[in-house]
This record gives sequence, C-alpha cells and structure tokens, in this order.
Amino acid sequence: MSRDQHPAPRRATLADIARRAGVATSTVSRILLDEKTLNIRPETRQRVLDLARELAYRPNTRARSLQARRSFSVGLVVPEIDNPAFTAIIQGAQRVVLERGYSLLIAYADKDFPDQDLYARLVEDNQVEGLLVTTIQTAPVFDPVRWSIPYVLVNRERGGDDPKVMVDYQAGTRDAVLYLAGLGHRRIAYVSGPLAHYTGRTRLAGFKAGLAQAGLEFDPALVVECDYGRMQAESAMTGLLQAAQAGWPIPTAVCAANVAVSAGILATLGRAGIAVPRQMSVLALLDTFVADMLTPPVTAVSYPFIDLGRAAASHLLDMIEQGVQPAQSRPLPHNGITVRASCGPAPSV
Amino acid sequence: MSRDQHPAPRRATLADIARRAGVATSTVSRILLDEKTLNIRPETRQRVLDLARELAYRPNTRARSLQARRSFSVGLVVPEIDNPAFTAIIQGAQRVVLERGYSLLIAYADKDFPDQDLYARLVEDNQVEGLLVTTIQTAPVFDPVRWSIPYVLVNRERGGDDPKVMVDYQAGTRDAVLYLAGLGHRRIAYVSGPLAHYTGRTRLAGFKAGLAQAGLEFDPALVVECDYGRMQAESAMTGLLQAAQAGWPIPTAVCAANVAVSAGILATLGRAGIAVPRQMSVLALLDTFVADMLTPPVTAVSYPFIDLGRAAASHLLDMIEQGVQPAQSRPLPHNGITVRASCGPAPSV
DNA sequence: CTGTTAGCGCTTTCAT
DNA sequence: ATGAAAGCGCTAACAG
Repeated sequence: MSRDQHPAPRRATLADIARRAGVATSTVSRILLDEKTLNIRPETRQRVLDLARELAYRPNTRARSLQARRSFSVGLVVPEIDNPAFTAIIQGAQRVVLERGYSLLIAYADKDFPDQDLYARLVEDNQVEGLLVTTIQTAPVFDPVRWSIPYVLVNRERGGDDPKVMVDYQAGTRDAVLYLAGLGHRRIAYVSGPLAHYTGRTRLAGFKAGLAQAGLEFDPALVVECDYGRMQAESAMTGLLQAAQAGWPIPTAVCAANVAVSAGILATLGRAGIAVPRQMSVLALLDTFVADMLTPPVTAVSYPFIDLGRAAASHLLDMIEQGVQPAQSRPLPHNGITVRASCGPAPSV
Repeated sequence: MSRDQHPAPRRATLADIARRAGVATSTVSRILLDEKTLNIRPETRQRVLDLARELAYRPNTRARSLQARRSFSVGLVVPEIDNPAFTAIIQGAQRVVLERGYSLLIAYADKDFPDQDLYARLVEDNQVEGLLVTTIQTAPVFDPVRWSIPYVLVNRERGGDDPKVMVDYQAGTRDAVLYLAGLGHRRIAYVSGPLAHYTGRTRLAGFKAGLAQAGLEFDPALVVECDYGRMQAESAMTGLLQAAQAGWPIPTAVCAANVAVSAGILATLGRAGIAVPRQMSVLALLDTFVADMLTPPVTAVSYPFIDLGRAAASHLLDMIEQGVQPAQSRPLPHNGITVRASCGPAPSV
C-alpha cells in the first residue's frame, strides 16, 4: 500500500536483467535456459538468478515463439459439449498441455454452427502444432491432414492406424454384463447406440463377450439400436417390452448405451408399471453426473476421461517433440462400476 | 494430387508478397491493413491483394502481437464445469472473442485442484488483456486486480460496482411463479439454493415478487434452503412434506433452484407416493438439458447463457479497446419457460 | 505517396 | 567463457 502501482507495469525483459547484472542478454538467456554447456562464474549466475526473481521475470512467450518459429500451442476439436465426458477430456488435456509449457485452444465443431471458418481461423491463425480430435464426422476444415500436422484421435476410430487414445469400452461393457450376471440375471437386453460408430460397435462386442464369459446366450432379439437421445430410447424400450409380451421371455435387466438412454428406459418402465430394480435392473454403460439425478439413481460404468485427456495430450506432445508417432497405447481400463440403486438381484421366476 | 505437398510448408510472409509484387513490405502491410490514408495505384493494390490470396497469406499473430506489445487474448475463469450453463457461456464468449480477432484461454478454477499456479501461469505467460470471471470464491491468483487488467463478472455479484453481465434471474423466477399461479396454484413452495450467494438471493426476491404480483401471500414456512446438491434437496423436500403433514396446508407446486434440486424433489415425491404433476407440480428455475431426462421431464425457466457469454466478451473487449468501462448493461431477460411435463393444474381441493 | 529503417523480446550463431 | 549481432514477421516512424 505504500508502493505506487503502475497501471500496467512493463514486464522485465532479458535486457533489464542484463543491464543490472552487467552482462549480455545472451548470457542471461543462457543462464535462464540452464544451458549445460555454459560455464559461468557461479557468483554471476547467482546474481542473474536473483535479479530474475526480484524482477519477477517471465519470458515473453510470443517473442520466444516468434524466434523459435513455433506456436507452442495445440488445438482441441470438440463437438457439442453437452456431454460431460468432453469436459473431463478437456480438463485432462489442458492440464498436461500447460504442464509441458504449451497452451490449449478449444474449437467447437458444432455441426449446426454455420461458420466453421471461425474455428478454422482459430487453428490457422494460431498455427497450432497439433490437434486433439474428439470428433470425426466433422467439416473438412478440421482435417488435420489438410494442415499436415500431428493429431491424435480421442476415443474415435476411423478404421485406419491413426494415432489414438481410447478408453476400453469393450472391457467395461463386458464387466457390466458380468456384474449383472453376478446378480443372477440371465436375460439381459441392450439398448445400444448407433452401430455405425465405432464406439457403438465396440460396446456391442463387449456385451457379447460378457454374455459368453457368463455362459449366457446372445439373443439378437434383445438388442435394439437407437441414437443416443432419450426419445429414441423410449421407443426402443417400448419395442423390447412389446416383443417380450408377444411370448418371448421378458428380460430382467437392460444395459443402456449411456445415461440419456437409461433415462428413456426408466421413463418407459415407469409408464409400464415395471419397478426398478425390483422387476428390472437398469445399467448405463457410460457414467456421468446425471446418473445420480435419475430415479432411481442409475448404476453405471465409469471411465477415466480426465486421464484419457491427459494421455491424449501427452501422446500428441510426444509426437510434436520427438517427431515420431509413439507406439499405439492400449485402451485405458474403466474405473469400475459405480453402484447406485438401479440394479438388483434378478427376480425369481 | 499432382502437386508436391511439403511437410510443413512455410507460411507466406509479408516479405514474400512484397518481393513478388515489387513493393516494400510496409506497403503490403498497409494495403492489407486497409489503411485509409493510403493512396496507392489501384493496380498495385490489386496485385498485392491477389498475391496475398494466392499465397494464402495469413498474418503471423505472434509477430504482430510482439510488435504491438499486446497479446490479443483474454482469459475465462470457470469453476467446476459440470454445469451446462458454463459450457454455454464459454461458447458464446469464444465466438465473440474469435470474431473480434482475439483468442480465448480457459482456466479452470476448480477448488479441489491443487496447483492453481498452473493457471496463474496460463494467465501470466499469455499476458491476457482481460478476464471473464464466472466464479467468485476463488484463489487469489485469479484476482484480476492483482494484474490490474480489465475484467467482467459473469453472473456474479460482489456487491460493488464491478463491470458485470447478468441474466435476469429475478424476472425469470417471478414469471415462473406467475406461470404456476396461472395454473391455479396458490400454495407454492420453494427449495432454494444457498441464500449466501447473490444468485440465490435474487431468485428469492423474484419468487416473492411473483407471489405478490399473483396476489398470493408469502409464507416463509414454504421456502427451504439447501445447497444445489440432490441429496440436500431430498431432505429439504422431506422436511417440507413433514411440515405439511403436521397440519399445514400442503403446497401444490414447488419451485426448485435448479435441475439437480428438482431431481431430488422428484425422488422424494415418488417415495412419498405423490404423483407429479397430478398431485404436485415441480418447476426448475434454471433449465439444462438434464431436465429432459427426468421422469417426468421437468418444466423449467430457460436463460440465454450463450448470449450471456457473448455479452460478457463484448463488454470486456470494449473495455480493452476503448479503455473505458461501458455503462452497466441491464440483465438479459430469460428465454421463457420450457414447458415439459412436470407442471399441471392445481389439484382441486 | 511509398520505401527504408528501427525495434518489439528472444535465441543463436559467430567472434573474441 | 562471454559478448556482439543477426533475425524471427510485423508495424510505425521517418525519409525521400
């Protein structure tokens, strides 16, 4: 409170330090960069270091980046972000990117967002050195190939050998089925997401694997595809129920592709007067905080999306810094099943 | 496919254009900046413009920023982002910031995030020229005052005359009450958020205003405070129900501070065997996509958070560019009440 | 009117 | 072992 606080105190530069220390700016630079091949009087070095701290020196990232001809920034392309998984991925990626001295630019590839040019510019103007891609079916402007820069796919799959990081949906889904089987369920339905997407297909594979491992038979009549919306889920579930009434044995448990789908299922079941979990168990294959808000709260498989974001960023930064594509990393295992109230023992027949 | 694609084709610079056009770089710069005081041979100007397009010239933002001694970036401080409102704010702000030639850096002020230093560095190293603040109770590292840079509070209130943009929670809440009153409800309960926060208090004020305008009496016994969590909401609602059983007339409708709270209310009501909306209407005072997933889907007041983000960014950028604080803008009106299935006519007594 | 020059803050040869 | 100087790409004085 005694010091004058200048409105925008100019930041200390290398030159400031150099002048006061009586050395050249290049020397200060070297000291601060901790160049190993530097053999300087310890006393001088200390003086410079002290000065730097005293003046609260922070390198000017833009000057550095101009001379290095590098941007030290990477982009993250996300679709709609209603999805909590994306926010987790963002946090994880952001964290690592910052830790490693880069910065993260986020571009929304919202499909009903008219001018994607805006985001193309975001990428172009900032000359990001790499791209984290959490979306596939996106406008060509986001094609990393177009800019010939490194990229890593996050939880996406194009069938090629793109660099990518994934979460192990297959094992997660399998374990979910095993959990249900452990509860005594023998007829388990599955309201799946679109099988056109890799994530849909891999979960289905996990579903079958779980069934097999539990010694249960796979019945195609018990799986129905829907998009990830709630409404579609309702009609899918309704269909399942009707089929069951038409003589087929009714399932005692149902896996939902995600929480929104489980919401639709819950609604349908409620309307049909089927009690959850007493008469039917419901499990969501992809947990979000919303699962806690449903009635009953829905048991769900949790995945480490923050870690996924971290892994993706590390991967990308490695590619950028080492210029090589690291070995394909194996999918991240799930975080276990968050048991809430929507699953119970299979009703005795 | 016939052209060679160099791995990282160096970007065209002003010098490249200048050379080919046979003019000085400064001339090119002036043409491209569209300096009005420039009187150049139209033919030359055209040639330069053509060349720029042909070479896909994009200014190097870092060089420009180095020389201008400005960062052309602003920061956005967000708390936990489980909340869809924040993602909307981010999108709106991002949009405007990009349109106006800046870039947006997002810092998570997550309270259980140990090293906020990381984010302090984000701000310091990038020398953001201003801050959008969607959080208050945050570590001092995010104090814009510390950096003496412009800032605007987004939907926050510190009791001072900080520059800020708001959404009109008061009118929204009032209109919600009016809506309920229009449905015939005369005893309306309110499970409020923490009254310590401005957003909590302003909604309560709106609640009272609505009651008054509908000619209904405010009954303190009908409002109960809870944090925004679902569990707390459940016990709050349970309390309300018990009080009602103890002889007080039971409310026929209840306003929930947000969707999570409405979820708790729905659960409690379900457990108590009270049908929604037949016996009791439930309305959430702050809509999110989650409202659609509850059973029944919850009617809620919608707010234009994307616009809020836009307004906040415009405001901040105006401050930065004009150096003055624009007049306090009035709160953004709500987007109306999204009618879903949780509200119905008051049951006849 | 347009070109030449200087300089933003940094790193990195190249000399000494 | 350190310092001087050049240069990253751009804009803004200053000349001509």
